[in-house]
Amino acid sequence: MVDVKSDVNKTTRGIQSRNREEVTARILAAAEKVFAEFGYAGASISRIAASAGIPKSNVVYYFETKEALYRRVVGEIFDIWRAAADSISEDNDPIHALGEYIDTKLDLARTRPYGSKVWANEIIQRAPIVQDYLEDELRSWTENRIAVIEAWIRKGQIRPISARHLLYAIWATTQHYADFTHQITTLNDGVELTDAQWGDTKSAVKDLLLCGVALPGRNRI
Amino acid sequence: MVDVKSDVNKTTRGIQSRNREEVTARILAAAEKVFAEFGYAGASISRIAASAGIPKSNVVYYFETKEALYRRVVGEIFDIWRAAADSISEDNDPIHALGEYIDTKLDLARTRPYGSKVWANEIIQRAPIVQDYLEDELRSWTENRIAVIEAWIRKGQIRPISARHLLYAIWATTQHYADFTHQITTLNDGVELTDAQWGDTKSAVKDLLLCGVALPGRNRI
DNA sequence: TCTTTTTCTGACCGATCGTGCAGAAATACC
DNA sequence: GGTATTTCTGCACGATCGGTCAGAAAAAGA
Repeated sequence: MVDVKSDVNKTTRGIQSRNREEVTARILAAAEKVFAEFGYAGASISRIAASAGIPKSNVVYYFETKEALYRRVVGEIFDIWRAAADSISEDNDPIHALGEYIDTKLDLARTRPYGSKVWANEIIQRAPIVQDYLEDELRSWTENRIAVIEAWIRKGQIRPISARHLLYAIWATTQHYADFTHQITTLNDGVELTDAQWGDTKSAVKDLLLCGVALPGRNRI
Repeated sequence: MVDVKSDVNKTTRGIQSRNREEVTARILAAAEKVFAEFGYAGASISRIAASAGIPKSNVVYYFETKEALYRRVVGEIFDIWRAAADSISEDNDPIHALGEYIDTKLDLARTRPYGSKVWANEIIQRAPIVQDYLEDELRSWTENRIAVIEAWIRKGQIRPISARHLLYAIWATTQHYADFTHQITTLNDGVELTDAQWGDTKSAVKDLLLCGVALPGRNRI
């Protein structure tokens, strides 16, 4: 993903390369938003360009095709989500690790809602563009996380729940607060959730989901 | 929604009216599928028509505009979901009622996945077409269900969880199995869930979600 | 300074979109 | 039978789409 030809770079990087990164980042941010709000088919290159404040041809210059730009957007959120699950490791305390994972994913739901929506749209439409991500990376990544949870179960650290469905439930609930933001806002009298309400959300989601995970008799989460 | 001019209908209904209903139903079914798979912008009338096996002009004849057809599709799934929550009533046993609600919504996730996807797409894109549904019907409907759950809490029948976030969690998890079918199938080695796996899903979702609802010391769900 | 490379942009192409419309075909009514 | 109404369909329209391309503008390299 990173530029390769930065061999003789001392301190200066040149006006061109700096501006290239700036423009590229602005296009990616605009594309993430427009793809989320209009779907792949409804997001026209000219609308993305207008949102980024540059001519349509310039977007094509940097990303060649609409599909290539789209893949970059989807890849970004995929990488971010993957990193968010670093806490799910066999050596960590299960309840604490899962709680951290839920917290991080809810933070991402608030800070990067557009990326989540793009992913949701892509999966709903049966991943016509990024099916290789699912088969090459998501599948093995998921199996690894399931193995960790099942190790916790074997060691008697959590209740013997279905690791796979627990993962799905965490994904579903956390991403719901990103993908269905508009519905949640409407049901909140049309105003966005406050900091305090996001705090309540974190507590409520962890309380609901982790109660079924923790061993009976343990302290509340 | 129902035809009004059926005044002198004895037994026969005429070839025209019967065929009108048949064609209308076939268009609606095709539209639900195409809107789900391509999004509102990506779903062209000609594709819907081809999927229904009739000319494009005939679709326009029955539904006037693409937007009107879309509203009919969204309205159908909205009504179905609303009826699925009939069990959430103050007189019913909470755990049993919520379990029934989860079961019914998971059944709908399996039998009507396209409708769920259309709804998800619409909300992700901030309800440009059906915002009035959200404000006029969904809002009051949701408040009523929250009131029932809070009544259960006041009577000491369930733990004092957040009724609103419990509802959101149920929506998120159940609809996840419809909207993200393709991801779940890919993670299931590319084959659709079997009857047994759907049964496991129901048990796992109810186990995870209702454990946080049931009073401590109660029997397992 | 002059050349080369990178960056940027407007004009344009063929395809597809939603929709309007005239008229054919089928059915209903008397 | 004939007339009226409903149902159906091919065609045409303006608009917008993704993408190409020639060439201007800017920066880099010498």
